[in-house]
Amino acid sequence: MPVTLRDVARRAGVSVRTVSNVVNDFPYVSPETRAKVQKALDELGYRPNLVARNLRRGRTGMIALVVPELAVPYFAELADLVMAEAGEHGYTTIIDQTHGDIERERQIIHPSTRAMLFDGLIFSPLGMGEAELRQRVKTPIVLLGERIAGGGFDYVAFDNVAAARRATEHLIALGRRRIAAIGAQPWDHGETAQYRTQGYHDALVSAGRSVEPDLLVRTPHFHRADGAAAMARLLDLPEPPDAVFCFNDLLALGAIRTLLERGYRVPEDVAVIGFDDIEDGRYSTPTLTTVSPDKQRIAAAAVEYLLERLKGEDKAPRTLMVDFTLVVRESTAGRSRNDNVGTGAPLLEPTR
Amino acid sequence: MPVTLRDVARRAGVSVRTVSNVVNDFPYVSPETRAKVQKALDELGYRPNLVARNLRRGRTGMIALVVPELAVPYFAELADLVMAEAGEHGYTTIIDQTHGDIERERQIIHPSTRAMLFDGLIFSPLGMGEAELRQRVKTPIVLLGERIAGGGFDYVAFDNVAAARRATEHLIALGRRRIAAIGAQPWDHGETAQYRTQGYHDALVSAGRSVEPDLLVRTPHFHRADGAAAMARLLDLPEPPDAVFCFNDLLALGAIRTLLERGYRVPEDVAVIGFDDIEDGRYSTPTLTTVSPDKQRIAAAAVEYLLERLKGEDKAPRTLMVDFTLVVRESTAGRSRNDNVGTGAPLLEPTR
DNA sequence: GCGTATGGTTGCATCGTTGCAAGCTAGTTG
DNA sequence: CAACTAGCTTGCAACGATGCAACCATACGC
Repeated sequence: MPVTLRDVARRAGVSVRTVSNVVNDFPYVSPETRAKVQKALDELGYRPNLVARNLRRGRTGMIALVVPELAVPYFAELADLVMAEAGEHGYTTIIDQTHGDIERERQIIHPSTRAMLFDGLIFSPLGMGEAELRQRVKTPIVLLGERIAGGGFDYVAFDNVAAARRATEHLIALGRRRIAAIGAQPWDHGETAQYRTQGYHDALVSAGRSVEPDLLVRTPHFHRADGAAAMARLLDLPEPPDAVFCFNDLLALGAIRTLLERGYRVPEDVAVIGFDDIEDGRYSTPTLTTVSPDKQRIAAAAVEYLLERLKGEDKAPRTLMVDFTLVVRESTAGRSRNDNVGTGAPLLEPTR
Repeated sequence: MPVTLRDVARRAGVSVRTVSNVVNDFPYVSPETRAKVQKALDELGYRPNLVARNLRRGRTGMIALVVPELAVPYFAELADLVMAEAGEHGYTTIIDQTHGDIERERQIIHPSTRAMLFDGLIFSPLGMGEAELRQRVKTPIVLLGERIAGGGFDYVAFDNVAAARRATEHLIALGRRRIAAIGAQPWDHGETAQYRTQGYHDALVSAGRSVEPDLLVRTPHFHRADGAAAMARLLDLPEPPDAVFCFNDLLALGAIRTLLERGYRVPEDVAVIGFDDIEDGRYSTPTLTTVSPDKQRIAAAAVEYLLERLKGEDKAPRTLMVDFTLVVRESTAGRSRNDNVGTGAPLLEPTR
């Protein structure tokens, strides 16, 4: 049923090879032949069979983007950007979700099933260590947004410790005394939480503050529900915090919900800062102060690095540290200082 | 470099075909041979080349899910569900975004490029009419969440008119006098907005209300920014509304932002209802009353219908109308009536 | 006029897999 | 004991495209 090169060749009265030459813009084809073949192509409505082409060429033209969860806005926004970027270079992106499950991560990485379907991998790892990754993965790979120091792979990341530190310092600068953090996690849930915890810790220590274990709350995930629950626990302390650094925006939005629900004012009673700069935070009430990584740059660099590897360039592994920005909004600065709410425009915009 | 059937065959001392038989669990293979081959398979770490297999079998094992925008939570959540469902049946899902651009829709549908890569299509059309679709698309296709009446394709939808009507009636039942609607769109932006407009209209007329053109606001997209801007326009009217039906949750969240920013209370001064039941609305302040379609069912049915078509079953086109629910939360009911905030649990749960 | 460069076209093999149908062996049946 | 069956294994062709290298003209230089 589908039209093949052979069909076109027969119709145009030339060889299969010549039709292929026309389709692929091979230079040495006479104008007449080209016209004749083109006519046949159009009349029959020929479309190349990409599967066959891929088999012959030994590549698939597809890359995989592996993220924890698409329903988390940060990753949806990132996926959007990566797909656009890859598309510009003629690549199709397949998205895979791990749902934070290490077993699922292993499964996706494992070249057993569809892993053979793509030429390369952009991976936002949660649980899997670098050593294991190196051992298992055979296709080129770029790691996203996690590590501080690079290893055997290309990394596109930002300095999580510095960013977390910057966020905490912002709360200190506001004069807050009891600064909590929400989102700590055990090591096997990924390194992101570790680094953010460390940045939080560093900032407090540098400011000569004590670090209270009670004020550092672990959460199973980074969802709104986790933030809400964690905040409830903090408020039940004998001495609740007056500021909270949440390890992502969803946690922060959940925390704010709990605060408002219990009659606390944000930021007057408790200031809240998030991480990721998702769109929600620009329209929530109060709008959300947050650390904003340069997502566009992350996506572009990740695709660029990967495609270079796919071309076979054998450079040493690179690490790109992307910029981040502190975007101050109502959840720490309050209404009074903010006239352009809802626009997402930052009021103060320091840091790097 | 990769291990092929031939490599395994050589090592096991059998024919290529026999190895293939083992890999595919062909019944007539002697236990000894099977063991011998399996050993070679394991030792060499054979992984089937899916591209070659697909070429031979004449299918790709991939389906495409075409949505307007992944960064819109509703579609991210839906994509999540569709991918999971398709995965269960051994299919890989490729997500494509149209960004509301009809040209882009055409391009994706067009079998020129990667359209040949997948066996079928789940399509949430915005601008493209059914006639055009029928003409262009050759692979099996299931349409999502749009039309009220089916045509030549399988549809999985819910009754947009009825749902919009139900939402509007809720506002009427609350005793609101001036009920606005945000999200109307010209026809070429898709039919969803038309049907929701109609439901809104029907409800007002049935209640003996007049329909004021000023209270129906058009928006270019369905984003938070559009909702915020539209709400601002409504508030600038000589007689602002006391209730707003937004055609999706993002619009509603944007509208609420504007209301609160201007000092209105929600729902006391203005009640707001949305559409889609995205997670944001469960944690916003106030939490968002919304029409909740059964997304899980939509995803499951869409995949099921598509796979049946792929199996070659030649049934008449079907239309499945999925249930929807009105989830009443604070943005219309207020705090007083709501004790289980943040849980997403509906207070009142009528309708179908 | 002969060797050679150049442009234009082609046949053949191949990518890794599976469909088809035949071949082989051993066991069953009349 | 011949004929057949069932179980097991295999070679060949094909899916639809492209890499390779040969091939045929024509035109050019000497």
